[in-house]
Amino acid sequence: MDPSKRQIKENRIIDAAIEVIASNGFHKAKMDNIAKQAGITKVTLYSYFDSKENLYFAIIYRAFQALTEVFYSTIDQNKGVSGLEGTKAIFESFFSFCENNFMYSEALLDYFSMIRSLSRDKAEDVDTSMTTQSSYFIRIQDLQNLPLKLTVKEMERGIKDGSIRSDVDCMLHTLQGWTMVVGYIKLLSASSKNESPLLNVNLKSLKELSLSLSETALAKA
Amino acid sequence: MDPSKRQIKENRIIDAAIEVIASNGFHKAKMDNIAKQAGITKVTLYSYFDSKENLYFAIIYRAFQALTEVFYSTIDQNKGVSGLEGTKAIFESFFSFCENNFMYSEALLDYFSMIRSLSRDKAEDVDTSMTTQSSYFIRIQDLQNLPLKLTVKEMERGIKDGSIRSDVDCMLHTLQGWTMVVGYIKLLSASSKNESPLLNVNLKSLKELSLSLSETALAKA
Amino acid sequence: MDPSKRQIKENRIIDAAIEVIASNGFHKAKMDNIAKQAGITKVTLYSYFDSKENLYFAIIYRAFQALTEVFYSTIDQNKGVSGLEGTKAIFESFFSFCENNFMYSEALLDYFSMIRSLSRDKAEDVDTSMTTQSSYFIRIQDLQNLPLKLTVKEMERGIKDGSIRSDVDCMLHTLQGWTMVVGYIKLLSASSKNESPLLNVNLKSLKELSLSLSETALAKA
Amino acid sequence: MDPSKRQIKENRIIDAAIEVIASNGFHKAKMDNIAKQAGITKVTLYSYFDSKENLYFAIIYRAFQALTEVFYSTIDQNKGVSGLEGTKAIFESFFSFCENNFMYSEALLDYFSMIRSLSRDKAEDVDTSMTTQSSYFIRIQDLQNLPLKLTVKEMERGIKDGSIRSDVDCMLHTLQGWTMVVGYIKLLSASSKNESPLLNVNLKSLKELSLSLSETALAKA
DNA sequence: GATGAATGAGATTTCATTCAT
DNA sequence: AATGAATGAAATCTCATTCAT
Repeated sequence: MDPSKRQIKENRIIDAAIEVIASNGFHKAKMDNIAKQAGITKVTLYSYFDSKENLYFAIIYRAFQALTEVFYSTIDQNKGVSGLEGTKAIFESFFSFCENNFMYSEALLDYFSMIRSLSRDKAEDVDTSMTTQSSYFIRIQDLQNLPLKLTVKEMERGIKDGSIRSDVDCMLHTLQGWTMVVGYIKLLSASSKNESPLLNVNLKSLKELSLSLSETALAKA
Repeated sequence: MDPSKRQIKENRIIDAAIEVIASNGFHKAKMDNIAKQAGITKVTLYSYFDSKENLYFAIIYRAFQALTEVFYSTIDQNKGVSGLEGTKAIFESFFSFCENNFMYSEALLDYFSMIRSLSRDKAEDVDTSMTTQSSYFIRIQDLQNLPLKLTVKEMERGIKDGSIRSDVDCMLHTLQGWTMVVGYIKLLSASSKNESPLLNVNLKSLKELSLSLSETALAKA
Repeated sequence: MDPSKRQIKENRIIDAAIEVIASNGFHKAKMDNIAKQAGITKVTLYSYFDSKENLYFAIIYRAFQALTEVFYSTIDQNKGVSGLEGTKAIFESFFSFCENNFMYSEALLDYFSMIRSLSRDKAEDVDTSMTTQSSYFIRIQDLQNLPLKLTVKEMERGIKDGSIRSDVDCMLHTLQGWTMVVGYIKLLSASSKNESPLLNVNLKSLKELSLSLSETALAKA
Repeated sequence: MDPSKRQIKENRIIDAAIEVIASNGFHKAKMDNIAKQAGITKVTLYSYFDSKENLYFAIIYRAFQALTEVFYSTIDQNKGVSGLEGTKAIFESFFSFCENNFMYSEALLDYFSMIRSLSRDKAEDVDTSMTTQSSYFIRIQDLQNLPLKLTVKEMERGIKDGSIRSDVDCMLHTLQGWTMVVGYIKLLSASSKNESPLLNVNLKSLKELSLSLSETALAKA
């Protein structure tokens, strides 16, 4: 098939999968339903994605893509301001991204769990080729560090323009920011529909606290 | 059966489950393997745990117990020092706990995914009673907020003894600390067996950075 | 399970399979229907028989068993008469067996086709272990020549008692008889429900002609 | 397309199908492989043959054609000798034909299975028109009895010229001869790659025995 | 007429969970 | 309470056949 057509259809399938998975979660989503939602047969579905797992990798890839785009656009919109402001803007975008694309942020988290199981398989010499051959899995490999790198670059710009302390280890601080976002998603996901009593803390304040901690850490004294 | 004997066996099963789940994660673990590892049959396994999920709840409960104990003991060992120091010590313990009990920290995270899935089911009118009536699930409910509360209390002590700024929202800062730990676990799990190039950051420095951010946020100017 | 109980159930499944296959033929029979007919699930069916093919081997085995029993009983009933008469009786029984157990005779024919495909697989170094490991397949190997041997023995008795010519090559004549029966089944199967015009020959006369040819070949001049 | 070109291509496809089917039998042959072997796509294959079955009918038709030709040529070469000799020659040719064209003889046998299956379908009110309207199926109808008729005619010549007993039922004896050949093919196919111990009988002697039985039955005392 | 993609039916597998003894 | 067998739901695969272009 014309590669671009195939791509279009593949995307339609991923759209369908996202809809189904978004409402039921990955484990409860049925391939049958995804196929139905995409208006195709299960067999066709399998001709596009070797397995449910690989289909999920495609979604995860989209999540990384979307996140990356958000990062790029944030950077673009903050060319005029200081690197510190730009860095803060990136983290703010990241937080918003997670809030507005809950399914994607969940996918991002699941990704970490999945590579964790994968690696164990590898350790036990089980055949993981099926999974690791997934083109999307490979593409994720290429993409996963890009958001981090973009953040690092923005921080470095901040160092240059004097808005960020020169002794800041950009990679380290980027990762630290990332842990805060990741932890935030987790809390978000757990609390979004949960009546857990203690979590009556306004998540917005939590986000702001995290952002201000970052700023404090980066900004000149 | 003699209740205490049952308890012993139950614990043995949980031990077995931990071993099996530790190597491939919850979803890839098979009840068959767990039973085998425990030296019993699957049906016996089911006579102890209604479902795979409930078995995992037992593990999660253990994780919460272990974490709580660590918190208590940390608090105990830091009676003499300031509340700020005590708080820092708690977070340090938390980080160490995760590093040393990776499976437990994973279980803690999975717990959040599970209650999220539960709430989804509830929204869809699926019968969740089986799960929510699970004795371990109930026990977790009672325990889940304790570590948070203990941290809050320690922070409050810090406010009283003047080591922590009086305008600190203890619950908020506790949660913020928690997000950093949670994000840290995620990175930990993802990086442990992943050859991702950027993650050549020493995880120890990451932990220390997080701790120092917390301290800065709490300590008097 | 108690081996005998398993055997009983296995036999019930084979009974069900025979019913389904008898009315639709092997290729059109669905595993689903066989399972339903046996009052079990498909999975259970598969726990008894690795594949549809192996299930068919079980039926073929039964066919060989039934045929062997018929041969034994025929021999038993013809102890008093000459070897020639006994031999004729065996062939007569064979013919009747095919007429009365059409499904079995078809299975016998299919067996030859199946081992033919099997052997090609082997030649091409494809993994045939699945098929050849079938316990029924192995059992058939042990049984398949017994009817031939019994016929040979009866012929030899005929040579000894003087009713059969002493220069007869028993194995050869047995096989020759077998070819006539096999050919007869084929015609039977093709004609039974077919309105083929030329086959207005009475199949009974055909059988008698074959028998008389055999007798002529064996009997003393 | 130019009809003759179509015919050529059709034949090429049949050649390819024969190669593929020869190695594993009809049921294990894949349309995919046949298409590949013919150097065309599956859809093109289907534009030539409505179904796998119909493709096989084309092969079967070829088998009947080839067999018929052999019969004609045998008859032609035996004009000068007696009808009995001619009849024997026909059966001899038939045996040789099977040995030399194993795939064809198998196809001939399969044909009987197929028409049996068809008649079953008809009984169950399944629509069989697709098959029965297949041009090759129709052509086979016209041809299938010709070899038998030729044999009958040759026998009748034998009766006239006095070489065959006048009380011989030619149709019946022809069919009887046919059963022997059919049985022979079956044994041939089963033994060719089978390590069955008893089948150490020289198949050539078997053929000769069958022929001599026929001769005895036909020849004047 | 030819092509790649899709379909539908059925075989087979996996696994959590339940049943019968 | 313990066991082997069975269930049901879903994943996955295979292949003849059909569709859209």
